[in-house]
Amino acid sequence: MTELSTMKDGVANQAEASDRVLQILAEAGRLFASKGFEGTSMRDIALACGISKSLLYHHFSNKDEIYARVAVGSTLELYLFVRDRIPDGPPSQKIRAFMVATAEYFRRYRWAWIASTTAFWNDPDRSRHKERLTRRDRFENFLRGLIQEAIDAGEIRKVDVPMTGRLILSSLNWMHRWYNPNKSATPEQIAEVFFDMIFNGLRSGELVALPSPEPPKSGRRKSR
Amino acid sequence: MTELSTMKDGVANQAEASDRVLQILAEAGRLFASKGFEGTSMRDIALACGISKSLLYHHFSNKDEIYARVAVGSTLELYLFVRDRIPDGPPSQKIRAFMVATAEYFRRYRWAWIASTTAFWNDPDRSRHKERLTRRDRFENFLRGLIQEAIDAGEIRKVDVPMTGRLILSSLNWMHRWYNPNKSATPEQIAEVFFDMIFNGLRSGELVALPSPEPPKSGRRKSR
DNA sequence: GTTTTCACCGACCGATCGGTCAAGCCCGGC
DNA sequence: GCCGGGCTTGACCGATCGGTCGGTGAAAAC
Repeated sequence: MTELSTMKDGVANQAEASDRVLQILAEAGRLFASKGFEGTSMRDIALACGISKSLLYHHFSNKDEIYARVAVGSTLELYLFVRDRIPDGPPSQKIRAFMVATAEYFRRYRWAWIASTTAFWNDPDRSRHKERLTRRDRFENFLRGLIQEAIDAGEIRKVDVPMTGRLILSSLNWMHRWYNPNKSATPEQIAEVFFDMIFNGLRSGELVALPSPEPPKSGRRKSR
Repeated sequence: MTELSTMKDGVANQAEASDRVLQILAEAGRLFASKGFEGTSMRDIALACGISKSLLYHHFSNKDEIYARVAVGSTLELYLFVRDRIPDGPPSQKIRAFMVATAEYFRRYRWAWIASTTAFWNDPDRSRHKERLTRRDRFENFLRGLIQEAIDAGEIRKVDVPMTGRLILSSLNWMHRWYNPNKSATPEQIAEVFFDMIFNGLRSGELVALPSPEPPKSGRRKSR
């Protein structure tokens, strides 16, 4: 099993890569993340690395390959990374561990993560990302499995499983838009807070047993 | 007060604009949303509109202005749009209305919304978006005010207000990444579901504290 | 009837894009 | 000595970028 062996400078899973290649991947990831795929030129990457543009083509066949290495490196092992951090125990705690582990992955490979998640959606040629999509589905299905498990165990109420998964992933995936590594808490701590809010709810303690998924008063709707 | 008067083809707040300008804004918004700002050329926009590239420069001074009109149109009135849909009543219901109204705005101006939220983050020159940032802050502060109100009213527990706001906005802002207008429920319905999950929590209903006459269900009891 | 205005277009500009190529540079093995 | 091969380079390519220009034709204004 792949052991997530070589992780350096935030570039994951680039086992047999030379230092120069790792440098290129790190700089390219940072640039893709901040300026987007189309907004980043090969000259930008070369300049950031302090090398000539030609050298990029010595190590990579084209721009797409650089992006692919960056993106694949960031999502390749996310599923394995998270799965290996799910402890035995109550399903709700597995969900909590899922969120914390995902946040940890985000913290470690932040630039590559952002690059792959942002560039992907602006790319009209989605077929290029098929492998990435497959992994993403596996990751999301894994979470849905945990949620179903928690429902079956009676730990959480009978909510819509895909929607619950989307809510949880939203809280994690949107982090890169506001997370400031200098100011905020760690991503892991943030994930803990979000888990608490989603699992226990915001409502103050007096809760009655309420199996109905509907909000209390559906009335009042100001039309204008 | 601005009345959100002219909204056509999903292009908001373009009052005195001609049909052609509205067409350009609509097509540009759609293209920016799907291919990003850098990935969309002026030729692309002209082709999508069935006009010459020169005509774009007759109606707009440059590419940035087209983007600005698209982005400003989508966020200009978000705050007012949502504020006007907050009913009187319990603060928790105000938060619910906030989420539903934001979702409605997303549904109406989907392309412009996506274009402005995605292109913005890939733009190294953030100063261009200062006005947009100001509005975004006002919008977020408005939500935080509602949350604080709900805490003061005892409706929700003493959570971290900024973090709670981020969780709520995450659930709404991430929607454009997975929402499929042909398959899923309406954004408003999704917002209702998310509100229910966040407000009531996922945990199956057990009494916590409070002098409730009901006998606690035997068995499983989780602290926290 | 003439002039002004305005939506609109094709041709074109310099700059930059992704990508190529032939030729060094450097260094260990002979 | 000098020879090969991996790392590195600058000059260069065709295509496309955002943007400009002079002009056209028809309606509005005079």
